[in-house]
Amino acid sequence: MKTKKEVTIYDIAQKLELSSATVSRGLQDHPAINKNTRKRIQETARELGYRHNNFASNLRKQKTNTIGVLVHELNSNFITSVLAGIEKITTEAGYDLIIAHSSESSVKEAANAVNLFHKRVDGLIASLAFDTADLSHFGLFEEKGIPVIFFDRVEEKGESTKVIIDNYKCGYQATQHLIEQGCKRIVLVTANLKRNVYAQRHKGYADALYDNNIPFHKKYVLIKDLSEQCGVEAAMEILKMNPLPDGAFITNDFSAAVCMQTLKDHGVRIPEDIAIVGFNNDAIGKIIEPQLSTIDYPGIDMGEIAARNLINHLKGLSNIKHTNTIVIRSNLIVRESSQRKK
Amino acid sequence: MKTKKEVTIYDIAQKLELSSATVSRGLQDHPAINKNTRKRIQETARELGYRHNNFASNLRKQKTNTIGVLVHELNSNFITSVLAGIEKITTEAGYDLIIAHSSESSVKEAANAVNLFHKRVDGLIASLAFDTADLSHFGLFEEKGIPVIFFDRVEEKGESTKVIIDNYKCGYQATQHLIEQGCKRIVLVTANLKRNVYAQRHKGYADALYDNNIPFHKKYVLIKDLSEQCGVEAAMEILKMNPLPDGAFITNDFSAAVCMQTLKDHGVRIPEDIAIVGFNNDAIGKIIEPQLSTIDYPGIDMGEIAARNLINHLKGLSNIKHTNTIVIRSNLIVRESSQRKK
DNA sequence: GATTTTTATACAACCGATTGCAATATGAAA
DNA sequence: TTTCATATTGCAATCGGTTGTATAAAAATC
Repeated sequence: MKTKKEVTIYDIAQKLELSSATVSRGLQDHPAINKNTRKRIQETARELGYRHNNFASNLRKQKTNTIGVLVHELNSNFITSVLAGIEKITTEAGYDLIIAHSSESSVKEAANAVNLFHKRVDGLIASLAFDTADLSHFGLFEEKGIPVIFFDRVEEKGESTKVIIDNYKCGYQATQHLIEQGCKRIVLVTANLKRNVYAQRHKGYADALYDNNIPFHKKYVLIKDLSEQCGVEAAMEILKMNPLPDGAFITNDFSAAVCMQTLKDHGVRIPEDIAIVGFNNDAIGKIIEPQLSTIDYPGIDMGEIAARNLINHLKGLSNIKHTNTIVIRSNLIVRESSQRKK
Repeated sequence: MKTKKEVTIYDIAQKLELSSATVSRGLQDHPAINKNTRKRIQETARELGYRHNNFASNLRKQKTNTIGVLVHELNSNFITSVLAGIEKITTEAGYDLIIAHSSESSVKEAANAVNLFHKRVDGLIASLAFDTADLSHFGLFEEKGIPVIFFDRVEEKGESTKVIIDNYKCGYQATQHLIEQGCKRIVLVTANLKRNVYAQRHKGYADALYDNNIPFHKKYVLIKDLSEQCGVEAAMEILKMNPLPDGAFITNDFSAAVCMQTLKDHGVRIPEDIAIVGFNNDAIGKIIEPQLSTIDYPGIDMGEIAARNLINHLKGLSNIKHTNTIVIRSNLIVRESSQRKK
């Protein structure tokens, strides 16, 4: 446990007979310092095993070099990809990450926001919980001028910057596809319509029906929580319907997989009896049988774009106040679960 | 962008006509400070909107209050659970987390270790990459007396503290179960045998065969990377074997699912022709058909235990040097994919 | 009433890097 | 040779808590 003393810029300064100011600047390649001196400083630093002290630096600079990430859950493929994208960019830019998840509770989300605020993150990237309606817990950031970027689950009304996909288009496409496969009684399994992503998908669904002269029935819209259990529940409700629906758009692949499984257990043939489209292009979709049609959207790009915008803003290269909404590409992948016409 | 001035202990001190030292102690409920004064200090702090400055504090205390977590990947259910467990405990104890993943590359793992070292984490929780053989990149931590706890993927020889499951027992149990179902030609699909978890599972497999007088054949052991692709490859290799194997123990549920899928596509009946057991009890196992038998082990407990031990050590409540190995419970879950006898 | 002990608070150094401004040196232009 | 611009480097304050030690006041002991 012989904790060796840490090497500081003062040690380097002493060894080279320079001032600590020069060493500090030299380590950052400050142009005011002679090129040769800079080299000597950096060499000596390496030699002595110097490591930069973020705390001293942050304290002085009044910046934390840390970005907070606030997500609803960590357990989906999609979120993991987004995080990977964020991490890639922030790491390159030398920022640290603090990741917090709210377990789909807006109360916990608010607590996490406050917590990250106290940790003094330089910026925040967030995706809202199902039921977050009021963004007041982000007001703290606003007040202090700390930039916040939302992705995927956002508040549409707000003027904050957001990175999203065109959920309306996705909903429309999925529904249109089912209609083209001959479906007339299409169930929509989705979550809280107050959340933008579900509201938009719902709107796309409804409009596609309308454009094809198919009546919209409220009973075909099942609002769930998109959990494992919900897949079973949705299936049971579908089975009780008479006549049986012939199509289902389930806005989450995992739930869709469970639902499909349950329907099959009850003798329903997929896609002959009911054609199914999921959402997210989770790896699971290719493993189950039949393989699941779904909407693909690139989490990693979403993460990268959100992070890049935030960092450019922090570096003063751009201003997110000028960019309101960034829309990422997305598209329908047709697999067996919905393909009735070759 | 009216960045209001931050409130410091000096502001509180001034308002209450106390010294900053007293305020600092008061905020931490230091017993030397009069109870009444403490209350006044804390009230004023709240009133003024004071937030503690970690950087100043860390700088002075020479502690970061941060724990590093180094994992091979973020994409599995298991790892996510472990992280949830770690997060729960560390958050309770007021520690921050920095999470780094090595993408199964020991080179990147080493780079991450160095990085976390420079970030001055107070402690480290790590699970090794497939091919990490030499732990020298953890030497930095050792030298500085920074505690490191390994979990799941560990180096058995090392004297560092580890939290693991009994992989030998699991391998034995799974194999024994397949034998009891009448399997005689059992394939093992696993990863790099240099990594403890796979070595032990392999040993359990081999011993179970031996104890049941079933010859061990090297050709039945397929070393893969447990990716999606590997499931397909394994299936193709199995299909080429003559006679066809009648059982498979695949040490990862996702790979097992893909493998099973591929086998089914080629007309193999599960479990009638080949009985299959996976590993990890991933959610996927209950969705696929037939449902997958697997080994369940509680990631969340592993995370909690690792974190708790580390924190107790940091707080001086215990010393991890005294605890070498902690073994978590695990057990076989039998589902349809391996059940041939009623 | 004098002395010791306890309680409560203040003083001041410290953690390590950053940065505006001053100072010095060097070289070029006048 | 003097003057001015430019290139380098140093000075010293600053960021905001923490903590060992000193001090003062109050309480307890003899």
